[in-house]
Amino acid sequence: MLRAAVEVADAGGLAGLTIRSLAQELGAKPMSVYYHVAGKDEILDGIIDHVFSQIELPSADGDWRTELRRRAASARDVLRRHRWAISLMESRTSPGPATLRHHDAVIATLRAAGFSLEMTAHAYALIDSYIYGFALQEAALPFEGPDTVADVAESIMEQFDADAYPHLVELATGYYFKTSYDFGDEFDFGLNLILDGLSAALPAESAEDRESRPAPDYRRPGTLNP
Amino acid sequence: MLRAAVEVADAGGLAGLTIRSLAQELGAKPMSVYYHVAGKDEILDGIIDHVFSQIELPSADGDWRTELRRRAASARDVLRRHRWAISLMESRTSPGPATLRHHDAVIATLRAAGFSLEMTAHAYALIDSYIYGFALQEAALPFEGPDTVADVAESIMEQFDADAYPHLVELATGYYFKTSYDFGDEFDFGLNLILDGLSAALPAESAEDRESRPAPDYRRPGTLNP
DNA sequence: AGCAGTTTCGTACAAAGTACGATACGTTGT
DNA sequence: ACAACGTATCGTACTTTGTACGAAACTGCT
Repeated sequence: MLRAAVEVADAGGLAGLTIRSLAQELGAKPMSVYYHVAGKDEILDGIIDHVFSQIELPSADGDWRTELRRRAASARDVLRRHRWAISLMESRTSPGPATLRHHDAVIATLRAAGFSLEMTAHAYALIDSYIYGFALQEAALPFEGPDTVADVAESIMEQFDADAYPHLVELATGYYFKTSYDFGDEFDFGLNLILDGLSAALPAESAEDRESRPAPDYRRPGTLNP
Repeated sequence: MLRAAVEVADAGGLAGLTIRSLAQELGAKPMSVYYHVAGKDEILDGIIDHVFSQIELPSADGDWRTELRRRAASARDVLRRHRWAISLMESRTSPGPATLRHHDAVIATLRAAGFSLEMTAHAYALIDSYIYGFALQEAALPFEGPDTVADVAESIMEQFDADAYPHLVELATGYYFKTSYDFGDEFDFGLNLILDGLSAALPAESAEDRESRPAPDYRRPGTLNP
């Protein structure tokens, strides 16, 4: 049921998910849907929780940076496969069991890493803001792969006076169009910066731990996908 | 025209913004609207750009951290006043002039700060992901002020087995419910961490500049709103 | 067979976007 | 003054949406 709803949404976007289209996907008539759910809102709540259930949970046992990186990558991946989920998150306010379970696992990982309650709240807000915001921007990109970046930008620039946005043009022509730029590659940079910053907030990291990890040198180019 | 559309959306959400409600706000009949715009999509594109125009632009002249902080605070403020704008950003893919102008100003500030083209792209993706993601989470909060946090959490917990989410409960009871927790206060913490991390990526920051700014100590509590 | 609970569906209505064409209004040339 | 024309408004009506209401079909059990 929810699976079918997710499939319809994946195929035709949120606007394509109607009671009628869902019924057709299920091989039934529209009003039959209403025996199983109270209304469309319940469907929306359901598919959001279904999406959350697809995100890999971090383990509190492993290295916290590795675990949080893994769940961040998984979350981004899931949100990329279900773009419509991002805008739904804003309007749905009653979290489902999978959503709560997910939150619990992340908090557990942060606590096991040694963060205080206060710092856990800070870290969680920061990390999830980044993940969701990145997914939001990725979903807003008018292109799919790294192939048509230039085309889209060109069509945009044609409509306006390119001279009015010199720095935007410089960045586009001087970097985005060079080689095969993929916005998705930006994800790791920001996530690493955030995790490094959070490491500094750990109260009791031993000296050996700190030394075993070389200081990040963001000045060195080409370190996005080592 | 766009102003009226924004007002209607502010009052009744995106769902409340219909051609008919907009016409009523304007003191006209529904079909009169169609003389001025091609369709509802054009209205949506228009109000998104209108929202962007309300965000304060950073100046390339001032201190880049101060400027970016100011524009981040302004962006968050604007997105808080117009919650519906966040989900619109995902679907609208043709940026308006105010949007492009905004992007240009931010890029200019980063470039003036000394960031390379590559690092500017990284920094911009990171900062905006954080801002949008934070706004998205803020919009998803089921409460308005810091007063009803406990109430909402309680009603959620009642529906499920509280024992199933021990860490979530610990964080809620041990921190969120203590004092008057305000999620909005988390914003500064993350933004500062990000800006500090980006500072480390500046290639040519002079020694004096670095020394004039004390090293951040995230371990010290209560430094969110100095 | 008969009955109760479960599941499906046919009909119908309200609200949404908007196509189409008619109407009214302001300006201009004569 | 008056006709003509571009600008702006609106009335009607069609389509698509969610869903209320009640009838119909099906299922399992005695």
